Amino acid sequence: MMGRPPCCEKIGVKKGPWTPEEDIILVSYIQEHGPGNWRSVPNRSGLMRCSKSCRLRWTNYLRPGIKRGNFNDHEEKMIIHLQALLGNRWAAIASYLPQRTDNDIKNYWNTHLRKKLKKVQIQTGNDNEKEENTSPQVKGQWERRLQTDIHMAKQALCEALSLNTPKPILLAETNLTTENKTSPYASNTENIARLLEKWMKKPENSDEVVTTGSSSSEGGQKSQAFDSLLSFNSFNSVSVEDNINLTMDSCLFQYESKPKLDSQVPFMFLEKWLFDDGAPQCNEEDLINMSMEENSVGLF
DNA sequence: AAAATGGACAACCGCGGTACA
DNA sequence: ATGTACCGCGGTTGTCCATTT
Repeated sequence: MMGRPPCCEKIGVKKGPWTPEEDIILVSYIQEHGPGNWRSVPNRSGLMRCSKSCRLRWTNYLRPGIKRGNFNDHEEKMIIHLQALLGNRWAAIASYLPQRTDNDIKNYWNTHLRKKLKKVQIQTGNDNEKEENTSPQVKGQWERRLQTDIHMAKQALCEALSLNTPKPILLAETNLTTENKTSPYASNTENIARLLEKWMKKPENSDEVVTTGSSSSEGGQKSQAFDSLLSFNSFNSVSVEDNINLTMDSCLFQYESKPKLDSQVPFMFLEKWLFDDGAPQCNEEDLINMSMEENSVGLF
């Protein structure tokens, strides 16, 4: 036989929202075996999910280091700025916001920021659809953009030739003083606890969600699960899950929260290139206008 | 009060690059 | 060298909930 063995049977694979029980199973499994090798996760953990779904659940919601909830002003500005620089490369943008997932940023952009920027666009009368590339301001921004692209290409070339290997500067990390002083990252304990709070609000829906799973009539088991989850949530008693997750937080995933930081182009560099050339003192409005321009131009 | 509509977000889908046998 | 599956990414869809009609 050529190639790899088949990943997972497509029959009986559950889809849709994850239940806390599934989350616990997945987290427990990863605590024991570590992340990765997703192909074997469904079979070995007993989850009726495809490997892809398990990986997605882990990377977007369960892994430690994820902050959820409202984006603060700084994060918002970062996203606007980075989107203008990088386009819809959400994974690249997320690498500058270590606590946020690309999916989260993408959703936030699509649901909040796009509209917000459009509003500002209308208010400032800077509507590109009407005055496409005609204003001197836009033209200047175009030039700046081109300049930036040239610089980026240069930088990439330098890095490829190992002439210059600057260390990434994480603005997000330098601004952590505003929140979570002791621990910049939310632990996966907290992530699951938060999910459970949500779950507790509408527990009656849980079984309906299960389409192909085997837990349609497991009231006793479920309530037991809830008991342990509650104690897990409250931190008042040391449950199995507590041990599992606290252990995970403390040792297993220190290295795992955001991969690929080493390979990215330093944000400060990009920022410097951009503003050094055309606009030495660029204010926030400039950034917003610039990002709007980027949206309509679609350079990337 | 009920139906319709829209917003927010979690999850899925499909694709391209890569690793493996 | 080649075929197959994995992985990561961005786009899209589905579902829940709040608001409006």
